Amino acid sequence: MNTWSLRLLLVRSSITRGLANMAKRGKKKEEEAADGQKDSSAAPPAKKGKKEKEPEAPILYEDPPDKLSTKDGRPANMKITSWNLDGLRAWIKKKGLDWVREELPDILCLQETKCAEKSLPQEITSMPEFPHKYWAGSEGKEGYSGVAMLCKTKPLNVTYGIGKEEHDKEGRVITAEFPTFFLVTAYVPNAGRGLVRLDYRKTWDVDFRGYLSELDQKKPLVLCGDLNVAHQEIDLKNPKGNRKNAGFTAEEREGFTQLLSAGFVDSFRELYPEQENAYTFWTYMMNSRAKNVGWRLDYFVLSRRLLPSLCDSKIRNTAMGSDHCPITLHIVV
Amino acid sequence: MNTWSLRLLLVRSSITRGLANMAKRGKKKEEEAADGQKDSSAAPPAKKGKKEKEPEAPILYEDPPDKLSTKDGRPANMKITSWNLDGLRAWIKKKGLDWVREELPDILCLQETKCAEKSLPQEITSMPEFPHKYWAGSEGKEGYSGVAMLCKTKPLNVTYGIGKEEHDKEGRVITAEFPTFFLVTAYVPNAGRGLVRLDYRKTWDVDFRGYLSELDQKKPLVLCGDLNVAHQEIDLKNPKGNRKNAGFTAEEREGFTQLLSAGFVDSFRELYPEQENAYTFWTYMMNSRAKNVGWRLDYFVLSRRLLPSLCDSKIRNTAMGSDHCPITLHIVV
DNA sequence: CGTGGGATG
DNA sequence: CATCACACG
Repeated sequence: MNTWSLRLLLVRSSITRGLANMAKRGKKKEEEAADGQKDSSAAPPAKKGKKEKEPEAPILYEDPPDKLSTKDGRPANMKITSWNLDGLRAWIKKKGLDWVREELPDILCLQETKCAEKSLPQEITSMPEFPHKYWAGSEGKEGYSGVAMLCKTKPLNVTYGIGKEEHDKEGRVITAEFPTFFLVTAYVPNAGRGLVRLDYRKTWDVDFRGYLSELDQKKPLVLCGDLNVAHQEIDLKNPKGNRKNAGFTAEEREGFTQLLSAGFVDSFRELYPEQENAYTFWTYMMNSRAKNVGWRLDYFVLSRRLLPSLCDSKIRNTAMGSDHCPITLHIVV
Repeated sequence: MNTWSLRLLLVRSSITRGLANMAKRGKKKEEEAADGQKDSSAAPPAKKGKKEKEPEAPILYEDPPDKLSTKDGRPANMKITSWNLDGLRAWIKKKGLDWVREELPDILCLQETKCAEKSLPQEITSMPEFPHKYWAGSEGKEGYSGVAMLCKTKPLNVTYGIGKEEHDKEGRVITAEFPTFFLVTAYVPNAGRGLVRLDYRKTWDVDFRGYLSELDQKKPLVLCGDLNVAHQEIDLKNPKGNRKNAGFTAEEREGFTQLLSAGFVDSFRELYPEQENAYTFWTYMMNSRAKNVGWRLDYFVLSRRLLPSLCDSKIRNTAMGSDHCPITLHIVV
């Protein structure tokens, strides 16, 4: 969509204040605009004689009840939750930890903590539910990126990064080894506004896939986190408008396809192959979450041979505190 | 005070969270510390057997009722209010304009608007009480400095800056000519943490004094605004601790003395020569305003020959919305 | 402690 | 529309 067609759209649809402010700043609305559905809720009474698009009741997604056993009836013995927090400190102020204490997973994986280890709030560093805590922060830029893994039981071993200097300075990956599997949590690099970092992302995708394949040869693995890609059209509300935007370019989608080809499965899509409107991220802009104009960017990806052990892959889209919602995996390990 | 004695002080006095965060960042606490009175309000019950300094009831200042006539009985016909807003947009959100509509001065002078003219909220640009509005913003840095003058009646002429290139890029001075006087509003450059900008301030003081003296030869003038200096010990709570700090260095105080020597008077001090605890600024830190640990940095300075026309010089220290309070002048012009 | 911008998402 | 770091006060 070009600037002019957007401008028309704005004029025609009684823009929201947020969008108006964006427009004022001039650029970078094309990338976001595709996520916004025109919202006439703040519009004056529809003029008679003109076709006005209805406010349209949003199509929500209600995650079904957790299934706690495998197809062949074995009970789940491991519960893993993953959440991109968009800033751990703000998320704590918004009572994110209360939700965690309700969910009570065995392992909690966090992305975009945006917090140096020394600045972590005491509420989380002293959390007795998870005696074993692992933090990775961005080295250069404070308050950027950052992932964490919090565990009830101690892993056999924990490593940081993917073993390539060029990728390992931004606090994006933690790997924990458990007796029967590896758990990898990742915050995959965003391709950026205007796709300025798409090239880097492509090399990341190659190297990260290599890293996972190597691990997978030792033990099966579970990968979770914000993979910063919506794989197929079903995985975001507005595929048409986002083909040129970070998270839905052909390159990023192909990267995910290649990952699956290397012997992994997208657990949610495996269980719910036709499920539409199931998203884990909504831009804060344009009231997208209320309208469920979202993206599925957060995944549990499993070594294919773990599939018989999969019980359920959940999207906790009622949990608030970030622009992402948490996801939870039930599995037998 | 050096770092070590401060550290002791912190340990001994059950620091507040705010101060703790400051300490965490390492430096630049010495400059602020002199403004803080130790606050044990958040402290655990005082340990027996140790001398604990009492929380000490703050010594407040209640501004007396407005005197609306001169000594010789002429009624005031001009009311001018000056306020350092510390960010106009935040100040509007904090209902600063409601206070202005109550006060309803003939002229409203604002400092530290921190807002480019194009970003001004409509609430103030469309304010019918002041049909004549003048704005000066910082050229290079957005959201820095900036002054304004809002008038009920139109001035004969309005100028910006003090006529010296080097001083006139930061939106610090507006001068309005009225039939019988000049009104100058100023946001004088802060000498900065560690006095990094004290040298510049000294040249400013010289040049600004020159500018005012020239004006004063044409018509008497009223200067108002944040002059960023507490003149005498009586003009701040903690003179001892602030001798090396911006706003109370010998150089800045001498600059103000020289200004008065050039034929001007500090209207408030002229009327209330012995009044202690009368301040117009309190740092947001360390709960200083509640404890009235403040500075008098905002002034109405008059050409000496206007003194017979002076009615009152008020400090509106109950008005909230900034770290400065407004001041108001009643005069006959 | 609180305001602004700017980078990033 | 949010997060955070930074500059400035």
